[in-house]
Order: sequence, then C-alpha cells, then structure tokens
Amino acid sequence: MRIATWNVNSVSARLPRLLEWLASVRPDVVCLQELKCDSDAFPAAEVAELGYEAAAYGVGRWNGVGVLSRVGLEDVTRGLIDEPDFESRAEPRAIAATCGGVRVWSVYVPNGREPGHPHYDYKLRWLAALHGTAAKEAASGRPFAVLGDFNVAPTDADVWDISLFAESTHVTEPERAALAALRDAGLTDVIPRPLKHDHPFTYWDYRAGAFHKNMGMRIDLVYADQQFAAAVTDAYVDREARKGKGPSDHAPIVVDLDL
DNA sequence: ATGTCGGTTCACAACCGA
Repeated sequence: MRIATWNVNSVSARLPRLLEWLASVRPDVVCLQELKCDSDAFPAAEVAELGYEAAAYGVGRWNGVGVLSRVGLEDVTRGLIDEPDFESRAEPRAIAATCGGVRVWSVYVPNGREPGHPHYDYKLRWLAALHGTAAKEAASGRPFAVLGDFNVAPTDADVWDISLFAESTHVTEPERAALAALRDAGLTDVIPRPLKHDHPFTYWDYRAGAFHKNMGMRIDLVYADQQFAAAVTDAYVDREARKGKGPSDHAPIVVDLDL
C-alpha cells in the first residue's frame, strides 16, 4: 500500500497538478491539507475519474483537510476529540478515515504566527487535543498514522539555518515537547528520504528562491503507530512536485507499506 | 532581501495568512 500526504495550498489552484501527480505516483491513500474550499466544493468528480473516493472537510478560504482513497474509505471522522476553537470559531484541520484497514488522520496544525500570539497558544492546545485523539486511536488495535502539516520542525537539523529561528515558531521547546508527547504515546516519526541534498525538507517558501537554494523545513510529518511503522518499506519526499510552474510550497511525502 | 503565492473584497488594488 502506498500512502501519501501533501499540503496542496488550495486544491482548486492545484487541481491540474494534483491530478497529474495522482496519475503518475498512484498512491492508494492521500492525506491533503490546505484545501481552501468548502467541503461540497471539493473536486470529487475529477479525482473519481482516477479511481479515488474523497472525504473533505473545508470551510471557506482557510485551512481544509481531506482524504482520498482507492482502497475503500470508511468511518470518516471530522475534527479531533475536544478540539479547541480559535476566536470562538471551529476550524477544519483534522479528518480521519479507514482505508484498506489502515486508519489515517490528515491534519493541518495551526501555524502559531509568533510565540506569545494567541494563535501560538491555540497551536499548543490543538496539539494537546491531537495527542488525546491519537492516544485513543493507538488503543484501537488497527494500524494507524497521523499524517500532515504539523508546522513544527522536530530538530534543529530540520530547518535550513537554525540561527535564523531565534524568535520564531516551529522550533520552540513547547512545540517540540508536543511532538515528543506523541512519540511517548507510541508513535514513530517516519523520516522520509530526501531525493536530493542532506535533509528531507518538505516546505520551501515561495519567496527568495528558497527552493532553489534549499532553504527548507521538515514540517510535514508521518507519525505512525507500531503496526504502521513496522510495515514501512520506503518513504521519500517527492521534491519533483515542488518544481516547475504553479507548485504548492510543500512537497508530498510518499510512504510504501507491506502490510 | 517582507523578494511569492492564493483567496477575498465596500472587487480592476489592497488586505490577510502563510
């Protein structure tokens, strides 16, 4: 089974590239983030032509997550257990489905903006709710993983130059402690191979030629339970998808499993 | 190098979020 995750930065803007990528890479299951559309505006008919069922959770112009599958799509859950709101509004940042016997959560963790900002506290509360939800899933006995844009770089090596992040989110101790709590709950950080360079970065800013200079970050993660992690035969960052005209600012991660 | 995108609106230019 081939499972992927990709922050597409607008599924409507990315649709031609998404369809081309699905036809080329042929993942069985895909977790998508930053759909930036309403649930009922998701291009379900277009992905169906390639054999995919779709479950989308989107509200308006921000956020939005989804799961595509061509091996079945069951038990769809929208939102975490006890998920916090931001400024009294629920945001579509988590969706789960069971596909071919594997439970996947597609997540888009809040950015945090800057330490001390209300959005940063929201991010930490959101990660705590993710921990609670993941701990419950881990006890269910089926292989499962949380995949998506975590907006946290697990180690200093996961950003291109840690000296530039002194006052920044994504690298602070509380954010990394939230990832450590997920690992303590039994999840493994499935680190993908970079197809080029030393570090498996998954995100490069559109500005300043960041991709060309490899000024990237590893913030898209696959956190897998023991059964899922033990079945992994390969994992890589598909940096080809970050090239060319009209890319997302994130590259997909592709994980192959022998279940 | 706050240099780019994508989406939205008191829409044909300026904003917000990332």
